[in-house]
Amino acid sequence: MVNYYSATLDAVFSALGDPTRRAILARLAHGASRVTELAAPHDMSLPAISKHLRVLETAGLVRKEKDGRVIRCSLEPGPLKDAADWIAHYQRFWDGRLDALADYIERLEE
Amino acid sequence: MVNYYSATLDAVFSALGDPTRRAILARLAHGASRVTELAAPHDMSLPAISKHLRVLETAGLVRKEKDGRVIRCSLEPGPLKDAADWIAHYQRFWDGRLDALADYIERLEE
DNA sequence: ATAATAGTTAACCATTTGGTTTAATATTGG
DNA sequence: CCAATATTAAACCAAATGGTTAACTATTAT
Repeated sequence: MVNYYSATLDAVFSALGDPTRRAILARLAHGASRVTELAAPHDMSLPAISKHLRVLETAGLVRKEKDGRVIRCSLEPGPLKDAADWIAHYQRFWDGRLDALADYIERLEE
Repeated sequence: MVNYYSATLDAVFSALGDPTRRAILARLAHGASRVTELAAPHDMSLPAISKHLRVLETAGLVRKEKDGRVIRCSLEPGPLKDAADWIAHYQRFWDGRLDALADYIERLEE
């Protein structure tokens, strides 16, 4: 059995599969933010947001820093790059560079 | 509540969150393949693979064409591009182009 | 000291997910 | 016609997911 397993990609792509979590990341792209602020736009309880944040944190997409009773959340882009890199392997399928596709296939055969 | 919802991104990222499905896509990048062929490398029953294929198909990542009793599956790259485009919004966070970040923030303020 | 604020934890629930096995449906070959 | 092949469908199961409310912890303010 071929092993394409990557716990990182599992966690990152799964985390991105939820609209609330993508919205949180979009919000964090504007700058770090506390939990309550992140929760505000969502029609959802605070514990629910807390859970989403843990999912993002586990995936390495968000870092939390405790400052007094406030927790400051910030975007951690590394895993997003991993995801982008994975997808980039397929870019040749949509960007019309069929020469690159040919190169790729050729290299595979060797 | 801000609406960042995208059913497409939900489906695509969720689909990519499973290693078996990523492996299937990687296999399809080498060319179209029938279901049994796709199942072969995996230590998993055929119905399980069939389900994974439906997930991929629902996400628009795989197309199935029935040819006799064989079903030919092929890679459908469109949704991958959607996913890549979404992630690309965050590229400025890891590629060191902080000028682009400044531009982006500025445009947001307007 | 007490109350308010920020956030998490715990317990619970319904639904989804990812797998199984067994049965069914087409299609092809002898 | 009958058997084999390719695949899906159905029924089932355990675990994970995404949400809730209520209770708890820690910190700040009065």
